[in-house]
Amino acid sequence: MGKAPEPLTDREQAFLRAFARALMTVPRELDADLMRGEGMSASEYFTLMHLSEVPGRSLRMSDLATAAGLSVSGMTRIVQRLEAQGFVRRGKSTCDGRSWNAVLTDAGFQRLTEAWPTHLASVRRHVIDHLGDVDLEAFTAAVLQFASDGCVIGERADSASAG
Amino acid sequence: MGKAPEPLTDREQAFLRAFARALMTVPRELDADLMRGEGMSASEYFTLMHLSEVPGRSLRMSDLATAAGLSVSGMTRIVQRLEAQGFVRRGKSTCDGRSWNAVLTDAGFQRLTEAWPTHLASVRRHVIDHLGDVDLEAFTAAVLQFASDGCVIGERADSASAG
DNA sequence: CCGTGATACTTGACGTCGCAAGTAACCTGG
DNA sequence: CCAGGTTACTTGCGACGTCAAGTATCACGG
Repeated sequence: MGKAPEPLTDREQAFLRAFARALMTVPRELDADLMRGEGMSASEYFTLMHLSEVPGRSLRMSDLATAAGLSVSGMTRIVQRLEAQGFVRRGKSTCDGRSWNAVLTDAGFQRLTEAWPTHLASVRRHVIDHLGDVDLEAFTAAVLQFASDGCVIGERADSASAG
Repeated sequence: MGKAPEPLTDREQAFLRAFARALMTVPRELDADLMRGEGMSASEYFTLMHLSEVPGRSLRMSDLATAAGLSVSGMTRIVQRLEAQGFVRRGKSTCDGRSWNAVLTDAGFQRLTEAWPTHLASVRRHVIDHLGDVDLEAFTAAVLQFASDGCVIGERADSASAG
């Protein structure tokens, strides 16, 4: 990581400043809304969300961590909490004894369904409502590339998972 | 925070997914780069940065916290760390005995100057380089509004500050 | 001048997350 | 079949940031 001679244009700097601010505040607001309204952290919500969107509602721990953008150990703790609440069940993978699948339970799906409106409202209020007339396609394409150091998600757990 | 009937368009959902991911990963990457390259956390870097950009290089604790998007107590800890390293000095405000000003020292300014290229390179790599052909003006204007719950920064410390 | 309430910061207790080390399971070569 | 290396997850530890409570200062009313 050598010296970077090019010192950013004014436009880039202005954007960066705004983006840095959003990076600090948005997650906190989203998390706070979810916590106040549903007693659930954003990490937990996103974990349930990712599980709900996958065939079999089942994902390997590491894939789940990758999907949620957390470390594997962080995901371990979250799943422990969710399991204690009965929202997630864990089963050994049938094809790889090292792997554990996190499986969304009916109660977990129910919980997600309940929490969804709160999160939706929060997201609208803090983000969507401020999009104005930006080109969403271009915006999305750009943001998708941010901090992309070889993060390919794709993988999915084998649908079977022993109790 | 009642029910939100409108369930987001596909475009909005795709954007949100990308943005949520960036929200999780970008700060971590930026922080990690800064830590690896300079042994300094992003919070510390931004604190020094905000101080360096203000007349007198001096800011009240609470204004500094607001500027950096952290809680006041969080800023207390950061300034404690920076002070221990000699990058920041603290002085009682001359006009309000309750207020403390954080003042950037020459060593602190020097440190910021050293760390700057590392951070710049990191920011380029993780964000700027991926902007493609988005309309930066519109993008900035939108992002600037995210999570804006009455956050006006403006305030500045009185330039005097007793040793 | 002094009491009451508000304001500015600090400190203590707590929760979360990441890294590094540890354990278990897989897999390849002999 | 088993030794050695790799992979998947969990646990110990430390760093960081928030909330709540505590301390010092200010500002207003009597």
